[in-house]
Amino acid sequence: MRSLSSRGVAGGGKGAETGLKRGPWSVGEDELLREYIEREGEGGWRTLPKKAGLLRCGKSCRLRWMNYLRPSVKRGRISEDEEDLILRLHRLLGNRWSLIAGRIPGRTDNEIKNYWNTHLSRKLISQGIDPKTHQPFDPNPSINQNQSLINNPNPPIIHHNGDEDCCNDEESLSSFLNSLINDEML
DNA sequence: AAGGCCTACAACCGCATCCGT
DNA sequence: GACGGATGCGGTTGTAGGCCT
Repeated sequence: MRSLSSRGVAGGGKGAETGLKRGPWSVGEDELLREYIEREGEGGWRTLPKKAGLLRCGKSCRLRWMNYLRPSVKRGRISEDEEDLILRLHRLLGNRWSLIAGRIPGRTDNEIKNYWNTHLSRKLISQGIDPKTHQPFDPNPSINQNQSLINNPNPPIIHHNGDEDCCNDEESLSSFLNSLINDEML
């Protein structure tokens, strides 16, 4: 974002109906949230705003912390290495942004999702590659679909909570993804 | 210089999933 | 097992600022 407060929609929608503030966060709100979490720790998002003295919903507080205020969040441009990693992980995992983010230190799911939508998907399209399948565009969609299956006949199915058919525990999934990162799968 | 268009990204929303009772 | 609240995820929106004509 060009500035910290680009989304000038404060006041509208459900937030206004419930007396909660919406839209961009002020410096003061950031400080309140940061101080509270440093003191009390993460979690309890539902009750956090009230305890911290914020007129925000818990979801909004969590998002702000996760994507912006957390000390581990890396700011700045995504490097070529990171971009390459995102491409490889996306080819395998699809739009599992949180899983992809989990393999890229300092980057958030929201950041990666945004980067994908604004940079990488367009880049792939310009190269004649379908960003959904990572296969070259084909005038005949059914053939394209089949080709996708031929290239990866048994794609890992990862459920919402991160479980996977071929990796039924967290450790297996982790080593699986590590092998991907290390190019062993490709 | 002005106005329209485009890009980037923070933030919101709805739904899925988790977890305690 | 059913239920309800809390949390997490992914899709989408809205706007500031840059670019183009």
